[in-house]
Amino acid sequence: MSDQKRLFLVDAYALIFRGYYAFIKNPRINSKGEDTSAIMGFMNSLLDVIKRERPDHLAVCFDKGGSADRVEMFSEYKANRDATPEGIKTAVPYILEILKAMHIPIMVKEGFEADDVIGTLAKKAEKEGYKTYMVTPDKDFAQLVSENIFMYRPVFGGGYETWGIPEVQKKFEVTDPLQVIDFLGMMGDASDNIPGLPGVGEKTAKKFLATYGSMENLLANTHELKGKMKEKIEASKELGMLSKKLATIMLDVPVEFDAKDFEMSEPDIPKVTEIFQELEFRRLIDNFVKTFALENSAPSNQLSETSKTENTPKATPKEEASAGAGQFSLFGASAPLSNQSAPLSKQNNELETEYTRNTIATTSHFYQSVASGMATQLFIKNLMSQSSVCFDTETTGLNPIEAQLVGIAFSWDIGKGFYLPFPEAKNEAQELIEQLRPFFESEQIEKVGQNLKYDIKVLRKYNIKVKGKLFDTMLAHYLINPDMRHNMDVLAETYLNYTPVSITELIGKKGKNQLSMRDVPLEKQTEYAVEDSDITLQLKEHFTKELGEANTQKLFDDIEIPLLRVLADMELEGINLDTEFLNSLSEALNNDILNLEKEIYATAGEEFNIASPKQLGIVLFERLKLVDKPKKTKTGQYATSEDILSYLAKDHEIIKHILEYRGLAKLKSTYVDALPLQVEPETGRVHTDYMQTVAATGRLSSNNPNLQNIPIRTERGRQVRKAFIPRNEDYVLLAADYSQIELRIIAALSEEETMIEAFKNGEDIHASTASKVFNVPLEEVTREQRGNAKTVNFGIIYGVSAFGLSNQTDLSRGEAKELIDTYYETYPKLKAYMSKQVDFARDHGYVQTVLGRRRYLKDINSRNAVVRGAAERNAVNAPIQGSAADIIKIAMINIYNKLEAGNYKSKMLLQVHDELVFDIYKPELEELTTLIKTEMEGAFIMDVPLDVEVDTGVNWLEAH
DNA sequence: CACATGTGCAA
DNA sequence: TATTGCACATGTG
Repeated sequence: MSDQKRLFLVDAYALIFRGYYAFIKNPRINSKGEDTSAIMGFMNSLLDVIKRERPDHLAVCFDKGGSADRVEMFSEYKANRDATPEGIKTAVPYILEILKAMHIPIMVKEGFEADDVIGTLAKKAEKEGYKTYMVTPDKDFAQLVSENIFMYRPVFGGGYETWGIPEVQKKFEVTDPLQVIDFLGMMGDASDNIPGLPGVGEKTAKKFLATYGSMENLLANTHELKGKMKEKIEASKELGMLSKKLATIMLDVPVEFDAKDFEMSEPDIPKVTEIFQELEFRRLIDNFVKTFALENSAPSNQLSETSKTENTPKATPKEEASAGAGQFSLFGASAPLSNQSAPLSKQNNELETEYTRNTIATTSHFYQSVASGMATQLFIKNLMSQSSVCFDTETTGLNPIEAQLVGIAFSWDIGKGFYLPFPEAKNEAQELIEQLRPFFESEQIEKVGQNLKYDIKVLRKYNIKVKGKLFDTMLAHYLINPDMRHNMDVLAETYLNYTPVSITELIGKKGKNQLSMRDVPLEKQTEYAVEDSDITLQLKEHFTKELGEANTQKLFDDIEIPLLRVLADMELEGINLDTEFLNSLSEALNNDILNLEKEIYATAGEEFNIASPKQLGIVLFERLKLVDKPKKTKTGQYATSEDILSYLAKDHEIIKHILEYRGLAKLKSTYVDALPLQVEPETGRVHTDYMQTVAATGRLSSNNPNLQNIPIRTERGRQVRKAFIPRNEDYVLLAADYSQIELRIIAALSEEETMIEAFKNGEDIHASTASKVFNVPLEEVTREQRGNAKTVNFGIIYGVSAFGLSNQTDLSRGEAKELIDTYYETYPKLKAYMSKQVDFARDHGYVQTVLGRRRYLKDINSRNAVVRGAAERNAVNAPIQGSAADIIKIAMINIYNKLEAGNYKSKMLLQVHDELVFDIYKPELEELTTLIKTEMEGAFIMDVPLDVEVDTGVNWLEAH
């Protein structure tokens, strides 16, 4: 370790952007509605650097006014950047204020980028004998690295890595860091809009550097290149040199390095605390105070000469939670053991002496494997004495139907937990799980978990039914904020400020050499599995409070948790698929596709890939020149979507063929050929996976395969439905659909009598609407009028504009506007209701469904009209779509319970938003038809009756 | 092999 | 410049 003086130069905007985007899926919004993600992200990084390195010289560098020189060289420099996000613009003044209060020097130079300022300062400091660390994730800085200049890069997931000369050499495959400039010049940089050489990406650039060493040398030797590459690069020599210049960090910015300007001094702690308080950064205050309170006791220099990646979690809640708990006692003093019959101390001793070798205990937590028959019995005894236990199954894969148990982690006391490994032999595993049956089937013990549907499905395969109260942290968070993501890693980072061991770290990336959990050493399994259940338990404490605050406890207890069991059963049940039928369908489609292909190639005069939008666009609009001014997509390609091609279809036979080709190819690849591959060998059926926490409105979604988008609108497409068949000839499929549920909901919620009356009278609502808005008697409504009325009826639910409506119909903009205006005159309360929703959202920041399911709309007061408009449409749509989702969920739970209680053989199989599909045992048909219709229609009572259409058939198509 | 893009299926 | 989703083929590096 040298005592050379050290200077840290922080690239402010790079860290601010990085911080902002790190939170992009779960932005930090404080109670005033401000997005503080960027400030939080930046401050976390800065404090981290200070805490780790205790720098005595440090400055934070900002851009100002961009790089005048580069824009002069290349007018499009950074021109394709999106506007700086609102959340970043508002963050900068705060950050400046905080830095001032922290007494941290700030560097800016008008007309220069932070890169250039940092580069210049680093070189000057080097001359004065300083070691400089450039704190930035931006790889462009690698060009500046020297013996005394390093990059100090934040790593995703926490920690930093230092790049010196050896790291840069390795990373970029260069001998001299200066060659990084050539590298960037060759491959270009999309974010800075540096063009680079055409066709040259990372791989090619590295190859060129290895052979030619520099841009200049490459351009001087292009005769050695071959083919397309040669042509393209020879034509772009100027572009290459320009790109290199743009990528070069300038070292002649008019700034001076005077060491005393960069000295850090004691921060104004009260002032900083005050700002953090205003921003509602509670955890950051602790972190900040700790960082500076420890200043004097911390070692002064932590950087080693060689680079290393550290991944040490920051202060974790575990440390706090388990402080004082006995490190090597099996059960913490606080564990509720009152039901324990045997003396506690005796048990501890037995377990401790025999099994400490499988104990993973650090200063902060205590995780243990339970690895013998004796230990297991004692362990289970304790398990049974708990009132609430978190568990997490580890299995050989993600598919619960074929997955085998590798182990189960349990925890009931924060900071501690136990891991029960499972033997590989099936009968032995079954023996072990039998010992746990009393626990899982106990009605008294609450079970806590993250995504319990998975664990329940796995255990069901071992013939274990999980009973008792459930708490699923994923579902809890879904209700707390449905727009966010809910996987455990994100939740741990957001709520516990802790990054758990990632599964990838344990078993590798999926694909090539991914390990099975079974191959992971027991110690690692234990640490990973118990950490997850420990974290889940901690999250439960957080969410229990928040559920109460958000008033969604009832929704959680009465809807989402019961539904979880229903879905687990439906998924395990699966549905029978007639694969032979699909195979014959596939052959027929293939025939037609080949014929269309021939015709299209003949008309086009060449063969090309019709399924490639890129190639198709070029054939249609460059070769055949079908249109004067073809529309382009946002990336500059020709748009060839259905709505655009349809306009051209009447004039060009080839377009008709292309549209038909597209339709058939889609059908074949997405459904007819894909579905048979999804049949589980084990059951011979198709098992979709319902996602309960994906759709922001409260709907379910369906996965692997998606059974919620099986075609129905076209004759050819709807054939696919014939492949969904009953279990056997003793069964029929029954489909039960809510008729117009969303319109009924909006009618009821808005109290729009005209529409309510129409529903009460059992009218055809679209015809009824047409009759009113076009002012004709009901029986004289034309097909076209009804069609337009139907489009508006649906559009209203989504917040359609005149523009949107005219796009969807044959109406002009003017006609569309008139239709919408008349519509609102016909149904005035509908409009009032919509405005009321928007106002509510503005006042409260959220909207809610009939059951109180919330959706937060942070953009509802945005100054950006486009963004705000989208939020306003959500304010109208979310309560409607969400209430419909609530209602069918109630129906599902009630029907499931009745089917269970009545011991029916019939099963609920699928949910498609407003439809339920059942496999009905024929003798039960009559009884269940009534039961299903009654339960669905009675799931939620409003001023508008719900109407359910029930039909049966030998396949799904016939059941409609 | 991973990712972005364009397209299109459902309610 | 209409809501919520999922998945396919292509193209790229």
